[in-house]
Amino acid sequence: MTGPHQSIRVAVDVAVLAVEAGRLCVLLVKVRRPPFAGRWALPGGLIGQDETTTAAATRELREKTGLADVWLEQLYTFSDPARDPAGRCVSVAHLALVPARDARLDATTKYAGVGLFPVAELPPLAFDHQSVVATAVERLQSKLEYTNIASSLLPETFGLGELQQVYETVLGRKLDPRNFRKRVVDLDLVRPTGELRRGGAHRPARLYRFATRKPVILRKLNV
Amino acid sequence: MTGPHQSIRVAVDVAVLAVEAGRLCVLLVKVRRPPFAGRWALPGGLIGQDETTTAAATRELREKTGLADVWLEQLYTFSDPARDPAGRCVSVAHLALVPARDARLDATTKYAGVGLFPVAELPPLAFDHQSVVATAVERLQSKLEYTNIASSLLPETFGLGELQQVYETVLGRKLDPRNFRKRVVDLDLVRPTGELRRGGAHRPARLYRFATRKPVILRKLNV
DNA sequence: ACAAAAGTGTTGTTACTACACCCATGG
DNA sequence: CCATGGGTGTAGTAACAACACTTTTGT
Repeated sequence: MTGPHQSIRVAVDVAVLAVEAGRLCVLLVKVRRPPFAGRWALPGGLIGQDETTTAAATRELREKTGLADVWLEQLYTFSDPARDPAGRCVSVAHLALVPARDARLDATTKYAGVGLFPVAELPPLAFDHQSVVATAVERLQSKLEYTNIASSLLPETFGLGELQQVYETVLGRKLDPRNFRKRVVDLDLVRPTGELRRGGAHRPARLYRFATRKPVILRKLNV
Repeated sequence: MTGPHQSIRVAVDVAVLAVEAGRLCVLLVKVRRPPFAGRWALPGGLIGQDETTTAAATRELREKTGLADVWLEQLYTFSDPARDPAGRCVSVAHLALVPARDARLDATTKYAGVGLFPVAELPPLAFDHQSVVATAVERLQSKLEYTNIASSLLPETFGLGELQQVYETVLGRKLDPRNFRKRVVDLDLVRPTGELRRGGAHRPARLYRFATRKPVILRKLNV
């Protein structure tokens, strides 16, 4: 309904977040073509003519980084007319979460020009990708508090220490271990597997798994 | 990066919600052109070549319904390739909130083919607008519980009874008046103006206004 | 005087916060 | 035997849920 013909490209970008060694990281790829050649950017690209944005995000992620079967949700649509100097392009940003191990193995080792960067020390990014990362981090922080989304950041089984470290890293503050452990088991977020972790130089940790890895809303609401 | 050239239109749609007479309603406009001529739909249209989606949503809302200066935020981007039978069109849906009075006066009286419909009894809608309305209602319900977003659904001043009715209508359940009143004043969500409402056939209500109408996050988090 | 909405307090229960020490293992 | 991370309980406090009657006005 707005006058003449539109000429707008539609793209997707994916902010893949992972917690590695107590740092919240994002997966970046090196841009090959101008005007941002050489810079780091989120993996992404134009959507196909018969593809939803989520399908395009999944496809781009696999093509550019090898990652598949990851948690992925739509984040926000960025539409500043100046966001791409090469011409008008609206981008539907997505948030993806992976266990740090997967990010390392599948992406950064086998693919050239792919790296995991701490969000606290990002290099200059192409386009408006710095805003996208900021939005992704906010979304993760808020969902961590009322969903079981942390299951996407951890391997199948894990110790409660690892779980707590994920929470502390994402939220950016220390948590009390007694209270933390009480909560996550009382809320039935995680359940013990009965196994112990062998091999550490310390007391072995009991292993846990998430009650479910499907998305779940946890906390009761009020008003 | 996906082969040949894209040909995708980019549109916005706006779900304007209001609470009227204890019912949650959405503003719809009658579609003029095929393939959905005669059906009801959300106000919306193609975005301009140099316009953000939010600017386009604001503009479309004013053009189609006369509403201006309303609370408006991006909701979700709908990209099913089959959502528009007339050809590929990605739509960035927005959520808008207005006091019921404004919806009635500015929109439905002065503009032909505009109506306020209870979301519980919608007529058949064009495109995927039924999903858009459902998404909008969910977003409103969840934000009502931890923000001051209700300020956008009420006039400048109001009685606590009206405020409670807005909450009950949106959330779809009854609330206890003693607890409700305690909360909203203790949390400094609303403050008494000192005025009374004159003219009802009953005991006059003390009037309140929101502590601020700017977006605010209310509840403290935990973990 | 009656109808209709406004307004108000207390109590039991639950959830949260704060806090310090012992345990099991590998080296 | 020591270094390292794993693991545990309690008590004070704050927030929440449940509950019924009186007040003020217009007609």
